[in-house]
Amino acid sequence: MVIRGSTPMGMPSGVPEVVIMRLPQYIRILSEMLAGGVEMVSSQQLGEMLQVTPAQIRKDLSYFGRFGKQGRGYNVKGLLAELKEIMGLDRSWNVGLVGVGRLGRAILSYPGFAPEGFHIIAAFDADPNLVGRVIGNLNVQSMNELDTVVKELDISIGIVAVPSRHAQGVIDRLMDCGIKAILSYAPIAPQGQAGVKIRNIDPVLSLQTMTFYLSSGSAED
Amino acid sequence: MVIRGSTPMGMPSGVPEVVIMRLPQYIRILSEMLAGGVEMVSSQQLGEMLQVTPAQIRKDLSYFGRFGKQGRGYNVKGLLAELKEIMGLDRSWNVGLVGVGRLGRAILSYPGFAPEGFHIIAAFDADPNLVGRVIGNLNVQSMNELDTVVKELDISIGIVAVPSRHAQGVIDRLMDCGIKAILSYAPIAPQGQAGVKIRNIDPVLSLQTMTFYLSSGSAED
DNA sequence: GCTTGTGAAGACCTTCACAGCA
DNA sequence: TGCTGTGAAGGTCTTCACAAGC
Repeated sequence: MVIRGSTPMGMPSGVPEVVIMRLPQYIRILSEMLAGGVEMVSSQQLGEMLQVTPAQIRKDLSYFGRFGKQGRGYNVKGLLAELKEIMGLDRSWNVGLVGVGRLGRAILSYPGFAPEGFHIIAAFDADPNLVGRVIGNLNVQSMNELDTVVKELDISIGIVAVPSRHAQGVIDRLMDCGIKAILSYAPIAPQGQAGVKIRNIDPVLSLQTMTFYLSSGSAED
Repeated sequence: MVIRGSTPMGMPSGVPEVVIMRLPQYIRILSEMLAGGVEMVSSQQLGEMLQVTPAQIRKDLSYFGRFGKQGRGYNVKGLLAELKEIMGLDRSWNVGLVGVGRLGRAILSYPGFAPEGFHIIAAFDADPNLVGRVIGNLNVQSMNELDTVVKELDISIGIVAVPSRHAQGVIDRLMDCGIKAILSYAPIAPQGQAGVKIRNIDPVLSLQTMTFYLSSGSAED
């Protein structure tokens, strides 16, 4: 159901989603290399670090341009900058969190988001006892204020940390506000609208996808 | 059914990994349906709930057997039982946690694992100040005891909740103990051995795979 | 009628292999 | 020499479409 064609702005699309899923991993490795003082890297070397074939890396990059030099490889700093720009990771993103229960608080206190440019700048909860309280430096707001706050603060990403039974409703509310990217921690199969990206964080599901290999005695990788 | 090489026990393997990734989702929906009193379900209905085509569901199931009845669909209870058995989810699994810092404690207090048969029965940490303390009903043990405890308690799954810089080392240690399934919360690209399944929980990476679509103005789903 | 199970077809993604260039 | 970028080939997964059967 993917519509291949041109995109409103001149950006190349029709890039396979699998490619988009890999680029952040390239970015991460390149960042580490840059920090380690590495200047040039070949697709061979990158591939070894990521358990990916060199051809795959070259092909992935070729969707966006020609970043390498024959015989030398890629300039780490340059490629990193290019990839960050392509992925929209050369800027900050404002994030809104829905649900400030135990999980929501853990998310608010997780120090890994901000350094990567993801700033949780608003928190919402349906529980009137929580609304108005300050949690993790944020004033918890009512769900009624969702639409207003999302627009006022230019929030473009939503994180859902509410009980499963409320998750789909919250996701619907977020989409109604024009949110196009949602990270859900609820163990459900979310129904999304076209043009909205939803990713799930679901440790149990992750475990459940491994037990097959444990019980089947399979020798597969 | 394509048999691509036999497995030590009679189990069919050569099942695409994508299929294995989807089955737990089918299981989840079927569980909900069973709880809701639904008796029969068609691939059409299942597909709507999961945003998957009916043909895909039928094909996925056909790797393992013929569970449906023409004209009627699948018996919810029966299919659920079959799928659980196939995936090794009709039993309990013992899990060991490495790292009892903030994240590790959050994992220990997460109530979602046990009901699905994943029991965290041992916790380890490299920090001598933590070893011997009781956290989440578990006596934190030294990394030196890893091998012994894994074997004694029949632990077959490891969860890694240590700082990134130690994650690969911990993963290596777990693999050395014979652990074949690892859930890592560290934001790294883990290097695994053949025959070992590793899944990552990485919210930042998940966010980073969505921003492309936010910034490109793409109309893709 | 309705729905499964499945070969065949098609779409998609990965890998190959080599021309081109530093 | 070494490595990229890329058409072409190959492989894998998805979808189609229909015979079979309730």
